[in-house]
Amino acid sequence: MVNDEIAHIFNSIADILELKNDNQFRIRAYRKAALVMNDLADDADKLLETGKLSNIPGIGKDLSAKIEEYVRTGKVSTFEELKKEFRPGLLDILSIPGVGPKTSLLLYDSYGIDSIEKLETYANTGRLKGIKGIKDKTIANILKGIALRRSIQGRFPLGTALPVGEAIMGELRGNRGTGSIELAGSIRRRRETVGDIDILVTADDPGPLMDRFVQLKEIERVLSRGPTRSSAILKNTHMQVDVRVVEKDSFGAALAYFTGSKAHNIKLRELAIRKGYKLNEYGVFDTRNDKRIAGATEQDVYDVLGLQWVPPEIREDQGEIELAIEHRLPELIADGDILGDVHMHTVYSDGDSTIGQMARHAGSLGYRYIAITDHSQSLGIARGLDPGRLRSQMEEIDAFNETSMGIRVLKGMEVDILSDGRLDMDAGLLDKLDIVIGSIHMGFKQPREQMTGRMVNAMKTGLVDLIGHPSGRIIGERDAYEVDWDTLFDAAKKYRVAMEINSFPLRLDLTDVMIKKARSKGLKFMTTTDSHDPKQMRYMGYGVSAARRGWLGKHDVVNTKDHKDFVRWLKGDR
DNA sequence: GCCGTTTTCGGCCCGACTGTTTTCAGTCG
Repeated sequence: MVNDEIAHIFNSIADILELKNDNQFRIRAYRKAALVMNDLADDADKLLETGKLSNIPGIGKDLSAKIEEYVRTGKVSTFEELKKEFRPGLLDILSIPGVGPKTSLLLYDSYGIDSIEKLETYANTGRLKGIKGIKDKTIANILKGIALRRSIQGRFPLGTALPVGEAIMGELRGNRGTGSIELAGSIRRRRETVGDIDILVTADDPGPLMDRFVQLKEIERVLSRGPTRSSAILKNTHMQVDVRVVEKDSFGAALAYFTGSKAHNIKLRELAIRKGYKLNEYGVFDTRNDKRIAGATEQDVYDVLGLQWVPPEIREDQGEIELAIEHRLPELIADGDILGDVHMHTVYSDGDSTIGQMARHAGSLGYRYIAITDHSQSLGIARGLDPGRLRSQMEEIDAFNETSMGIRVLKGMEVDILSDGRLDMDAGLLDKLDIVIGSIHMGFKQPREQMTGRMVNAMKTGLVDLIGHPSGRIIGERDAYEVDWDTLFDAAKKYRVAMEINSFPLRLDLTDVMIKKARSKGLKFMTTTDSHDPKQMRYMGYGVSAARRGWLGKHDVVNTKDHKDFVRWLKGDR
């Protein structure tokens, strides 16, 4: 939380410095620092205690002092001073898409416009026309921007954006003359939320392709339509889609460029300059004669820069470039590596399908085994199982396995970790199960120490194999529990308990950042779907993407083992 | 404001689209 607050302050400082027309590199430093703060695994106050704050790239002496000031006093005096120079509403106006610092200031200087409401009134009543450089189109754009800002509340979950992006790609593929086509941007990097959908395409004749795009039925409004770039807003979600047409010889360079991240790209360009090249979205060029020496594929681009190709999921300037220079990037886990989905629910609790239906569907997806892990009795709302019903379920699974020739079904339970840290099921019965997932579904608001102690207690029992959705966060709905992650991860290491990577698109829990932290402590993971319905098993890819973003290899994830070795691991060979 | 196998000073990524311009500034990604 504290990191988010600091990131927000740094971004606001950058906004104000833009209004002041300050040094652009200073502004960039604040923006970069905001990004860095958002991606940090540890809270700033903790880093401060251990003196590690100034080791973080992008945080120098000055900014670490500002962070320290915020942690100590809850304020950053530089920010407080800067705020006095502008009315707060100016930052709101700056947040309207299409309205930048120059226009914001112009509006304020001309008519004292210092709120979105005021701006809207002036625009609607034609009173902006007197301002130099503002005519009908600009006024219309300002009004569109205001509407857009109101309709778009920030970013969209990957689980919403990715299927939409793939559907639009499918439509564009249908256009005659469409060559290569790929999603770029943060969707391709599989960030948990994305701001917009970027599609990159080669085409013999861009005109008809752009026509087809702007006429798609999913589109509510076209923002721009050029020969190489068009943008539109989709109906319902109000997501923005950008389509860019590039030449074949530039496709790889463009893909790299528009995939980002920005920080990764800047490092690439710096590398290029050092080698006497120039890198842009058209290719890598030799600065002596301006000749293109790479660009058709990403592989070519990375090659001429002397780098190993970097998987999009880890292009975040978090050390991947340094390793790529040495050709020492880790081999990341892939979708096909997962051999069993080991967290799912049936009609016994809050699922909507039978054990057999879940098992058969999993079999059709190519899995070798699954685990049935229904809720325990405290979760009344989910019809959690008491000991008697759990025993019946175990018998049914035994019977299924006797008749089934293919997929194996493991007996399990997602047992609640009660508010005091006890497990919500008899120890004797849990001991008979193949796999026990310990999860928290109540008492979310306990203070950090209590929450951490509760989870550690559960691990101490020796009955729990996996901590389910360890942070409890739900994207856009619920923050993570207050947990001391270092203590939790250290205990998990000690008691040899794995961490779940829950693939449910709104959970993605653990998060990529925490996965990376847990991995650095040597923890093991299981990537699961928590399916309540066979169709939800398709979400596994989201969890695998999170694992890749957390730099996990196949060996870090236990359910990449075959059935025999997976069971052996569960029985204690860890 | 950050950063350093050329540097503790002087660099810091680059181009498309729009609108109002008549050669360009502003905004965005």
